This record gives sequence, C-alpha cells and structure tokens, in this order.
Amino acid sequence: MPQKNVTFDDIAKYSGFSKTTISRYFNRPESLTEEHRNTIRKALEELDYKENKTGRILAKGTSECVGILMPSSRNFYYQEILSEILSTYDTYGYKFMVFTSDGNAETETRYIQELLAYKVEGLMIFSHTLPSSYLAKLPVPSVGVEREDEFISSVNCDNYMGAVQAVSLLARHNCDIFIHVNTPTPTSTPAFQRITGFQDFCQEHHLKYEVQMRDMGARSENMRVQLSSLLENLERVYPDQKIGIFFSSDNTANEFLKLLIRKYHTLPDRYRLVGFDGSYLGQQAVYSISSIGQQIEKTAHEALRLLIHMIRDTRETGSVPAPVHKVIPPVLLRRETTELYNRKD
Amino acid sequence: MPQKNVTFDDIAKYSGFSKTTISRYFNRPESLTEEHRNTIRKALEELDYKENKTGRILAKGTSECVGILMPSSRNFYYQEILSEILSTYDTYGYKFMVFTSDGNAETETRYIQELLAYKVEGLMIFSHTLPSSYLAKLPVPSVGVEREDEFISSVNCDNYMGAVQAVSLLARHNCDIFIHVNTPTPTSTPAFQRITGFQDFCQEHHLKYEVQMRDMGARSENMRVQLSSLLENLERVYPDQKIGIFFSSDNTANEFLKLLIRKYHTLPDRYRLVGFDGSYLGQQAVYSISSIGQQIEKTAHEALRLLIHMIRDTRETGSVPAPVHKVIPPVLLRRETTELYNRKD
DNA sequence: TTGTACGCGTTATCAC
DNA sequence: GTGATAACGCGTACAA
Repeated sequence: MPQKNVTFDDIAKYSGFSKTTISRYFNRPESLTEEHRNTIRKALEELDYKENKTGRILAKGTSECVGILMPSSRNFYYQEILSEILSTYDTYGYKFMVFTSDGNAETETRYIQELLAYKVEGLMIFSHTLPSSYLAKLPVPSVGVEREDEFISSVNCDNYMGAVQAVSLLARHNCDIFIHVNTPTPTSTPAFQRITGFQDFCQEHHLKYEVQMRDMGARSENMRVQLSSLLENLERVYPDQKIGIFFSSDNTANEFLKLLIRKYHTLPDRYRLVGFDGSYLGQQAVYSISSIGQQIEKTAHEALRLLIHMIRDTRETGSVPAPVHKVIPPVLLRRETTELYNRKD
Repeated sequence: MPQKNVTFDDIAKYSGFSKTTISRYFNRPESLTEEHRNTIRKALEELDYKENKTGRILAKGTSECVGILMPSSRNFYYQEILSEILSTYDTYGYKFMVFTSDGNAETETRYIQELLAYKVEGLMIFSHTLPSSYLAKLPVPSVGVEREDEFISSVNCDNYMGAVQAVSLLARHNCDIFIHVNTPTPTSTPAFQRITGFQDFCQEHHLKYEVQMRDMGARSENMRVQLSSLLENLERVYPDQKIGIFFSSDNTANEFLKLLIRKYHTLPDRYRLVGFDGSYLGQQAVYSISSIGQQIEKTAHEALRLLIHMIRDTRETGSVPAPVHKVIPPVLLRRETTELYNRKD
C-alpha cells in the first residue's frame, strides 16, 4: 500500500490549527506569530510533510514551469543553450518541461497543447517550425530565440553586426577575396542578417566577394561533400590568392578546416576562417576557430528574464503583453584560424 | 480578463450529459455509443475545450512525467543522451522535467524533492552525486545510467567488454606498448570497469601496459596540459615504439589527437588511438576517432522502457520493485585513428 | 449506458 | 491572527 500522503489537513489537526493557517504558514508566514510558526514547523517535520504542487497549480494556476521547444538538431548551439537555460533554475526558480521536434508543424502544435495542458506559464521557442503569428495567439507568453519573431518577444544576437565584425576581421588580414558560406535561410529569420551584413560591408568597402549558399542537409557526410566541392572551386578560381571565409556556423567552419588540414597538413597561410556562434566545438578544433560569439549564457538569462517579466505582466493585466525584442551584442573571438600567422598585431 | 476555462462541466451541460460521461469519453470511449461520442466530439470542438492535466494528476496521481537529473557537464555524452531521451516522447508519451546540477548533494536532494512535488512518476538519474541507497528510498522508481547502481535499477554499457574490445583492437595492430588514459574514477561506477578490462586483457596476453590516471579537471586547458605532459613522457620513455592508447572518452582522445596533429601535421603511423562513447565529436575530429560506441539511442530507449516498466509495477504492487540492471553491448567503431594506415585488412 | 456524490491538495473569500 | 467554506478540473465508487 502506498501510505497516504500527509496533507495540510493532517498538519492542521496535528498542530491544532485549520488548514488555512497551514497554507498561510507557507504563503504569508509573517501573518503568524513566531510561536505558532514554530508549532507548525515542528508538526511538518514530525509528520514528514512532502509538498504537493498539484493542488496549488489547480487552485492558483501557477505551475512555476516553463515549456521549451527545441529542434532535435545536432547543432551544438542548441545543446549548449539548453544546458544554460536549464541551469538558470537556481537563479529564477522556474522548472522546465522540454520537448524536441524534427520540424513537423502538426507535431509541434500537439507538443504545445500538451505543455499548455500542464499549465506552463510561458514558452521558450527555439524551433523554427511554427510562425510567430500562431504563437502570439496562445494564452501564455512566448519568447523566441534566434528565430522569426514578428509577433512574439525574442532574444537574438545582433546577427548583422556579427557578420560585419567577421568580415572586417578578415579585411584587416588583407584577404583578396571574401567568401560567405551559408545554408538556404528564410529572410525572416535573424540569421539571414548574417548574409546582409556580409554583403553590405563588402560593397561599402569595395571588396571582392561571393556568397555561397549550399544546402548542407542534416547529415555531416553531405556537408563534407558540399565543402569539398567548394574548396576545389575556390582553389581553381582563386589560385594563390588570400581567401577569407566567413561561415554561418562553427560547425561548418570546423568541417572546412578539417578538409584543409587533411590536404595541407596545416592551416595554410592564405586561408583565414571565421565561424559563427562561438560554441565549445570551436575551441575543440585542431586550430581553434575564430568566431562571432553569441554569448550563450547571457542569451539564456536574458531570454528567461524576459519571459518571466511577460508572465508577470500577463498575470497582472490578464493578457499577453506586446512583444519585446532584445538584442545581445556578439563578441568577436580572435582565435587561431585568423591569428595563427599574425602573432604580433 | 482571462476568460474562464472550458471544463468537463461545461461540455456536459452543452451536450446534455453529465461530466462523468465526458470523462469516460476520454478514458473509456468504447463504453459510449458511436452517436453519443459524436455529440460530445462536436461539443468539445464548438466550445474549444482545452485539456487540463492538473485535475487528472490530482485525482489519479499519474502525471505522465519523468524527472531527469543531469550533471551540468560539458561532456558531449550527456548532451547527446539527453537529446535521445527527450525524443522518446513520441514513442512512450512520457514528458520530461529536467534539472542539471553541478554535483552538490544538498542541491540535488532539493531538486528531487521538487520533482516529487510535481508528482513525477519516475526518475532518470545521470548525475553521480547521490548514492543509490538514497534514491532507492524514494517513493518513485529510479533508473541510473552509467553511474553507481547498487540499490537502484540501471542501464549501463558493458564497460568491461568495451575496454577489452578497445585493447584487442590495439593489439591486432601490433602495438609495442599499451596505455590506458583515465581520470580518477570511483570503483563503484560502471566506468571503472574500463580500467579493469584493460588491465585484465593486457595481463592475460602478456602485453606491456601502463595505466595513466590523470585528473583532467573541468576546464579543457587543464586537460591539454595533462595530455601534453603525457605525450612528452611517452616520447621520452618509448622512442620509436608503436604506441596504442585507449582513452576513457572520445573527448580526451580528440584532445590528444590535436596535440599529435599540431606536432606532426598528421597522425603518425606509430600511434593508434581508441576512445570511448562513440559520440558525435569523434566523427567531427580531423581524423575520425576509433571508439567504443555506447549505443546512445538504444541506451536511452532501454532506460525509458525499464523505468516505465517499474512505474507500472509500482502502481500495481504499491511499492518500488527490486532493482534490475540492463547491460547494453558496446559497438567497436573502427575509424581512422586506428585504420588510417591499414586500408587492406 | 449514464448520473450522483465525493475525493484529490491547495488557495481565496469572507467572516470572526 | 484565525477558521469555515467554497472553489480549481477531473476520476471513480456506487447507484440507477
């Protein structure tokens, strides 16, 4: 037999109060006398009371829980930011119920309904599948991270400035030709600004540039094939020139670096590489990868603070507040794939 | 104003039934006539009913939720297996509330109490902090993964066999000296068997071996320092000999590989490396890392199946069943760090 | 096959 | 400062 749970009623009887008082002991302890608080504290210990949040959620409607929707991608960025989000519990006290999805809209809709059924107080959306117009209509506030965010709040890296920083670093290294490698990206996502930033800078400074859009697919073999062909191409078209390449992720940059190392047994002087996201992977590469750091920890905290703020607003006003867009400045990480041959500087 | 939620009562009135019938519509639909089911279905749609799990949890005590306790480690293994666990939702329907911890026992105890307060039906423990004797006393079943598991159920890789496979692969390559690199590991954890397996095999086959226990710490700089000194050491003590090294993780193997590549601009023929875990990182290395694959996806599924089984047992018998220990066979992954110079084979 | 009445654990309202 | 009592949304004997 699972022995019956100890409830407020039991504590009340045991300590000679009513269960209202027990509730107040937890929620507004200052409204009890010191003495009575002690009596109750003792009763709780002696009966070995265990909190049950379910009753509270039902009565008050506040679960202290946030729903997270992640793409089930292999990209290290997502795994890292999820870790950071989870570790904010100590700071903000919100618990997390997490779903991952492969990008099917109907499935994600079901996941969200499920989260709402558990009375999560807000949603943190990393997945790109559902449009913000849909998310905006939900009864709880949503914060999107690095995704389309027209109708919901969001926390994004300043992708445009990040791209500008990346190219200008390459420019300072006097490259002859500037390449940007990216995957097909909807114009509505923040990441699209990486392309715009790159192009604008090159045009303004009259740099010779090329944008290489390549579908890397989900599997890394495909990525390797794409990058191999890119490498061949570059060596054919720009022999002996100094090539600066700005990749849309550290993942891609790393894969390209591998190709170079396998071919030349080192990072050749005529290549300068910059990635994007500043993930742990970039430090793990044979030659550490210069990158545009997205300040993942800061992003996680800002996203949560924003969401909590909206949750409060929603509770107070009765409806989800207007979207707020936070921008996190990117950090230029000068590492070996640009600095290896420039130890002076 | 947040408009009042639509409840079973509303549906009942609207469709002319009692709320018991509505409840049955969801829980035992076959007990209603086709016709009545249709009436109710229509009512649900027209009133735009949204499920609320809280009532059900309170009434029935089944939250369909599992609590997860992860170390907040940078090790890719944990991030990967967490992804796999989360993606089992489609298969088993259990939702996940996730906590990460830095290894403080008092903190983890609080996390677990919190999880229990939400009425999670079971616990999946990856963290090594709390002893299984503590976990075994909780009112819900726990499954440990790759951790000390004397008093709780567990799913582990066959670490001993994995180690044996690793060394025997190195032995087939006719190495002169066999090194095992590990970090200080409690004898009670499954991972300790990697050391035992290595030693036993070497002794049985009269191989010359060495176990290098080195504290790599949490930060990768420290790891690099440790491995650099190891490399120097090896080159001094075993000049011109063929060295086979079995690392306790792909992470460590990768770091060592980087040192070799930076020094020799390639993987020298006289080195053979094997890692452990078969994580994605191993494929991402410049020369893909031979490894003992832990079958992460399978481990995740087995862990969940085991936990669900125990949850059922607990419900039926009223107490947590006796521990069950599942062992997942490791898979030998022959990749470039052993096979680069043996294309025939 | 369907309905009544009560329980699940906590909070809110309003009296005292 | 404290206590009845009625929610909160759903499940389930038991009765019909």
